[in-house]
Amino acid sequence: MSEIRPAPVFGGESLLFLTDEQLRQGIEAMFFAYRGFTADPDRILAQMAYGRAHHRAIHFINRAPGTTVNNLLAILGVTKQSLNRVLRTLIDDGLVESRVGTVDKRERHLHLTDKGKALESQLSDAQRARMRAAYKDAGPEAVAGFRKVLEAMMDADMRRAYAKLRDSTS
Amino acid sequence: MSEIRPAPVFGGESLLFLTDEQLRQGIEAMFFAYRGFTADPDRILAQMAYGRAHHRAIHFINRAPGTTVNNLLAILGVTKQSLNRVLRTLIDDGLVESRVGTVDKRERHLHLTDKGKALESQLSDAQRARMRAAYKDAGPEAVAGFRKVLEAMMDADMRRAYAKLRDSTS
DNA sequence: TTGGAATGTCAACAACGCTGACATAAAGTC
DNA sequence: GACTTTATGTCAGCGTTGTTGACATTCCAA
Repeated sequence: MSEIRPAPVFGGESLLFLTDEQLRQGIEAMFFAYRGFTADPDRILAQMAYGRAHHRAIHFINRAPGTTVNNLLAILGVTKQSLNRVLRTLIDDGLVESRVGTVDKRERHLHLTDKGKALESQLSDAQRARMRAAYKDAGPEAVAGFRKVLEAMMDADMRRAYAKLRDSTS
Repeated sequence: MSEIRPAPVFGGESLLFLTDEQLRQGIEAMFFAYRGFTADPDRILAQMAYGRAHHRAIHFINRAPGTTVNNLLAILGVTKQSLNRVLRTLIDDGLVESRVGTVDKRERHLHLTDKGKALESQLSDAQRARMRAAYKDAGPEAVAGFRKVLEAMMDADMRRAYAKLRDSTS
């Protein structure tokens, strides 16, 4: 099943870009690129006792200071037990502060400490440098296409979460 | 450090697409999209005792039948011990066949069995369907940009491995 | 007051990275 | 022919990060 298919053409528009071969290349590009995407932060994190999960938590806490645990859970797409372990170490190490909610005291609002912010900067500087180089290489039109395809690739609920984050700042 | 910078403009060309904010959006898009990218195969794999590492091994063995373990190692970017564990289960379960090399008997040449090919099809059909929908949504120009940025994001050696794979079939 | 939501904690387990150590077989080198 | 290197396999152990299940606490809301 699903061998390389003859390129169907209709309406005058070529659909050559939808062949299995083109899709396979896209899949492999995604795989190799994601490795590059995480490589620089991974190297920094490896020196401390942290991993990618810590990076993600730090990133999104920085992005939405005061966010609740449940909020973060939904964005990261992991279980509370898994996130809890990561948050525990970050709180114990003084990178994240957990404040009991004033309106609803069951909620914990998460903030980065100065130490947490310093690590966040270090990590995202590294990741942005890679991204900036890639963007510069590819040019603005390519970047627009890149963003368009990525958005179309997301699950519907992730697309909503992403759009919300995106529009909250820009 | 690295707050949102004023958009530098020179040579008449806007560099607005290189602001920290734009880069951050790209980073988050990459994160959410990769989740979507792996979601469908992950669901299939979860039903068996397999994970993403098995998928990757199956994918690249299918892609280059008869490849050696060392070859696969370089492409996947993991240690031989890690790959060995994955290959062990795939061989034991009759999805992959390991043939002793004829020229160099130290080498093991890897092939998918019919059972292995069946799973490969199931996995890549699911992943391609997601990819095809995204490509269709975004259109051919966007796809070209997508590929361009991804390629620029890879490490140099991964870009070489990717180009080699890409040009071997297309 | 009872039910449920939000959170935390403990335990166990699985997948998949890693390092280190050691064995074997075959190739290449002196 | 003896020695070294390469390719591979195997065993053991560890760390990160995901999972489920169970249970406690706190507090809001019906």
